[in-house]
Amino acid sequence: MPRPKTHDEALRGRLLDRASELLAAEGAKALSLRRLATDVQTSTTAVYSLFGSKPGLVNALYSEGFQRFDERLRSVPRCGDPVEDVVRLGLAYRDSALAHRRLYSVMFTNAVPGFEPDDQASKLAMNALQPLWDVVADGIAAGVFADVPTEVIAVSSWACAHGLVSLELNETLPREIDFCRAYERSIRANANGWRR
Amino acid sequence: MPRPKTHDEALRGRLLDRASELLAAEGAKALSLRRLATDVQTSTTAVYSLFGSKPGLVNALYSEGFQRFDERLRSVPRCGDPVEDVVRLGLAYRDSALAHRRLYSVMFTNAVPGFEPDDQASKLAMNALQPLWDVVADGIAAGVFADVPTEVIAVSSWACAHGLVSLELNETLPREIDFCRAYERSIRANANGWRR
DNA sequence: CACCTTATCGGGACGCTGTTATGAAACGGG
DNA sequence: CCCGTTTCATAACAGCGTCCCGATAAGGTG
Repeated sequence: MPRPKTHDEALRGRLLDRASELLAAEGAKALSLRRLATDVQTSTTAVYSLFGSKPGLVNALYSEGFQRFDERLRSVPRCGDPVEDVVRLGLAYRDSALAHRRLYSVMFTNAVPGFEPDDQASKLAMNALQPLWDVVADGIAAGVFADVPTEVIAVSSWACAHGLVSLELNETLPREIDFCRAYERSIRANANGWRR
Repeated sequence: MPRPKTHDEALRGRLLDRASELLAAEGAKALSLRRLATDVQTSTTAVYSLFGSKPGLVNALYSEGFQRFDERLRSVPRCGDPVEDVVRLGLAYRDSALAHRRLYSVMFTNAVPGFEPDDQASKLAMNALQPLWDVVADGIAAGVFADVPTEVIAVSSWACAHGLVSLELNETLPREIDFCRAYERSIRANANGWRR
């Protein structure tokens, strides 16, 4: 029989953990297979038997990221006022993004050149935003928001949040701004703009 | 005296043109100095004598991109209604981004890993959005928009536009959406949300 | 006209990357 | 004890950005 497997689920976990650390600490450029393998005391082959390729590894990180995102957004309690609920989700969205900023840039801004999420990962991504879709749909049904397709308002809120976070992380914005306050105001204004 | 210069302004132009083409046609990954040099029938050294490094080259592309952006936004006629003016700028923003989508992803989503714009390029970037700042400032002065610092509303509009464009280019969004219409509605809702 | 000086440029070397072929290693069964 | 099979690590390959160095080519000089 063969030699014992070492490219197992445990190694998979250690690889993902270390990859996360590398990404968080030094960015996408520092995430190389050789370095990763050395740090976890294995060979680059491990990544290929466990993830298929580097994009495959990144795909796993991507999925992990959206699962955390999912949990975070799902844990936001609803207060009943659709506009305020959208704001709360938006704040949670920003918290989560800032807590894992490098991962966020992998998830939303193509920080790893060759990577495209596979279908399953994309589905995870859309599912993570379900709470927003729900709040918006309820807001429309309750007559608070304008009577347009749910996705129009949901995407608008999402884009507003994503745009702000993205600009903040990119450090493209004027430095004197109080991001947190401006962010909340902005999300609220955007949601208010959709009132019936 | 030395041999005649061939790493001159003309070559600089050809390099930038070809780099743009490569970027537009095949994305950031296809933009390699070796290929670029071969295509323009020179050596990689040319990039170093003309731009200093690959990030230097990208910096030039970045600046070019924002100059086009600048012209495009500055050419938008104002109609006097601040909300509609913001919408018009937003539509021009999207047009410009979609027309040069790969370049946009270099400008806003770190598509080239090692690249950071230098101070001059960053200044160009901020200047390009001056028309938005002006419209918003006038809208506040006219009492149409809420009495908050100009940058709060301007950044909010910008982020909304950027977020939508970014999600659209990333193909993260549900496919059934009519982007153009949803985009305009969204920008308008966001601007309306800032009414006094 | 030949030579030398000097700025300039292209080829190649270096160390890195992702990927893959190959050979060594480690085990149970005959 | 050896073999067969499976599994993994090493090393090779092609490509990357960067940089050094030798070849180049023109003008001033003897």
